[in-house]
Amino acid sequence: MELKLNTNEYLPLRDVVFQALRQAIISGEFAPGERLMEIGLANKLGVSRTPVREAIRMLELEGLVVMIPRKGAEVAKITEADLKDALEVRLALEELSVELACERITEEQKEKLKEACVAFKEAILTKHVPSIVEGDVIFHDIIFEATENKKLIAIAQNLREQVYRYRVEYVKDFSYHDVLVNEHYEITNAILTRDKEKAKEIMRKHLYNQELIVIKNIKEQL
Amino acid sequence: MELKLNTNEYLPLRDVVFQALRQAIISGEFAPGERLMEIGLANKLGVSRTPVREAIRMLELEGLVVMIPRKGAEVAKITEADLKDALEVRLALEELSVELACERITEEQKEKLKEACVAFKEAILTKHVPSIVEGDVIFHDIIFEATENKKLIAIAQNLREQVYRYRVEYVKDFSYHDVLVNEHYEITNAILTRDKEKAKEIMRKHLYNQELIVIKNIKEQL
DNA sequence: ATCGGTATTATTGTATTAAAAATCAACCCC
DNA sequence: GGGGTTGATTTTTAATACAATAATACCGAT
Repeated sequence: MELKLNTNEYLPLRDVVFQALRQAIISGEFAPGERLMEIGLANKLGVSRTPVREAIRMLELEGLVVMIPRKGAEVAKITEADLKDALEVRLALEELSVELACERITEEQKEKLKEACVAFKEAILTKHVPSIVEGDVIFHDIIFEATENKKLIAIAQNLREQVYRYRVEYVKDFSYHDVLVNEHYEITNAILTRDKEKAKEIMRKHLYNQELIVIKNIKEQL
Repeated sequence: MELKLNTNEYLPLRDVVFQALRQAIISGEFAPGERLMEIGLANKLGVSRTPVREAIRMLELEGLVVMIPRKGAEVAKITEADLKDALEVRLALEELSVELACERITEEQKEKLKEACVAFKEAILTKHVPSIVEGDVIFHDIIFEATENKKLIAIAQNLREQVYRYRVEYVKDFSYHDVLVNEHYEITNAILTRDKEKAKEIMRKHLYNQELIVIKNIKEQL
């Protein structure tokens, strides 16, 4: 008998719409500044305006769209200042993360971290940008998971979303690739030996370099 | 001629509802775990269900309510683990804040900080708990403002909201009042002289004490 | 030709209605 | 009396209808 049936692989429509729109924004399908009109989106997605509106409310609070009263929603255009702000906070949170990870990482997570390190090195060798980004994300996510702090994980993921579109740029700068791999290994070793200060120091350097590149690229995009 | 006229002291109903509900939750008017039913809220506030629904979507993303699909919304009940998580992140962000404030604080903000210090001392003397809380919030807000980092300010305020209900408890413990006042003065002095390390150190101590008290009180509330 | 104003249209904001699902209680059958 | 089933009620979910507002196009006058 397999009639336990589908409770609950059920998702409210608003969440489906929310995820679809978020993905579209993050992936650049919707350009920054582009207007998001309810009827159009509703038709495109085959739903009514109500779930679209609710999804937009959520995106608004996530900072991915901005609302202009009686005008509508548009995709948030991130300014250089916004990006600097986000990166500044992110740096602090990643530092906190490695510190907590040093204290709390489990044996299982240690293994995953080592594997992620290797996977990232291999992704770099392929020079395939999406794979590299993916590998980097996984590596950092394992560290976040190791903190056992749900709030921290949620905030960090939100921050990452905000800058995701621009983050890709730094990966394209191949000259830094070896440095990145090395830093990942150094961070991993520091965490495995639970050396907090070392881990924080390398993480700071690791992210600071990236920030410089991202910000440089943003300036050029203006 | 003052005919620049009133665009825009206009707020969509959803935002009015959002703020009303948020205030009600934070102030404890709605207890944790209490169900929030659309019709009831709509009637109470004199609006239709649509803006209520949109407001609930926003509260959901803020973490003040949790949705149970096809069941409805209820006020988030914060667990001890949630609180610890939030306080942990908050500590890191307040540390970042004093550090940035040391770098960026303006002369005008310096004056406001000094005033807030004095005001807090006077609030303590009154032994009037809401005033003390208010004074403390203002003090920390000035530091956040001085960072010039909008993202940081937004995240910090959200975090504060989450724990606000429980934060009051530590203020009721009168034995710590003198310590609190002193720490505010020390933090202020460190910022005024732009002594980053000192400022961070005191802030860490300042918040760590509070955390212990808050967590202790939470445990008793179970 | 351009400025000003009015009318039209497109789009958001709000309310209402209809449908699906969950809860709860009464009821029947065993 | 107990367990399960059915049915009514409540509540969410989604769609649609209506109202208000802002943008735009058009027209006339100067």
